[in-house]
Amino acid sequence: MTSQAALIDRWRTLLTSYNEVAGQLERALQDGHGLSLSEFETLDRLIDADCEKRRMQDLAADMYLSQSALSRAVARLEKSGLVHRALCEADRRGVFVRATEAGIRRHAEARQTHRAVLAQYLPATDQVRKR
Amino acid sequence: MTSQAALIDRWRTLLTSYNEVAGQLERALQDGHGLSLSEFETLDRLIDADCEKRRMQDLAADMYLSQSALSRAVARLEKSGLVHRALCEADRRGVFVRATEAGIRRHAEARQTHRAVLAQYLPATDQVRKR
DNA sequence: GAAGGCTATATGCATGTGCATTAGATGTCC
DNA sequence: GGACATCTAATGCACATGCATATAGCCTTC
Repeated sequence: MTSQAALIDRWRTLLTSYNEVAGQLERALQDGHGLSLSEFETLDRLIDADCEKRRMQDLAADMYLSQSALSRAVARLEKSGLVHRALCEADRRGVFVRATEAGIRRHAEARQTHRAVLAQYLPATDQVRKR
Repeated sequence: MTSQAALIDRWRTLLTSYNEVAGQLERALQDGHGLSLSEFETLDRLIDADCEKRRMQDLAADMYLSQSALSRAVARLEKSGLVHRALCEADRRGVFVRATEAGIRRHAEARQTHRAVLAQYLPATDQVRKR
């Protein structure tokens, strides 16, 4: 039974930490760079990979968003000129997504904010562990 | 710089874990008991405290929801007959929230599902730590 | 090579969220 | 005691999300 209580405790910690940090990130990225958290994280995944362009599929694979949410996040990024979508010639169902110059710049700026917020609000692992 | 990388790593782990677990909880609670995650967590906070009734304020204090989101969650719970709202006589700006019999029963049932899902999907602290 | 099944992305729709504001109650200062 | 700041909760609004479905391309089987 104690393990049950510990489980719940871990869950509440996760819930609280996540909402706190995500909320702060959301506000800071929006105010400072006009990016939602999902948009930033999408850009981040896109740029992390060496390859300049990735298919929606690949992007979705290491993201937390549903397929539809990702589709719309990319649509918003494209509308803002931060990303470019191109048909994949080999398989025309696929879509390649690539960060534009503007996207790369915006990401570089936003990354500073992202890190600063994490440094301030992301609880250390120790804290998480000990509660 | 390594600490920077570790920070990001922790964040991504948090992001992924949260979305995985929250998603599973949401579906399981909705399918099995007609409760959203927020509704369950609200009920849970309400019943955890020994006192049968709590003010919105107090509830809000240890929850992750915004004031407006909590207000609406309680409204939905009331509409479902799981909770009852009553004016606070001492300070008529305040509102007392109390779980009804039905609410207590529903919570007891849902709690089983909640725990089961956590046991299955909530990564152990060790895993979180080691990545 | 036509049919049917599968895969990759986009979109209609219902819903939950946060922010800003509103409505109502309390308290304070003169 | 009247004006004004403060506090509590509810609500209008814009928007991101997930689910189900639509659309379009590919692939296998006959």
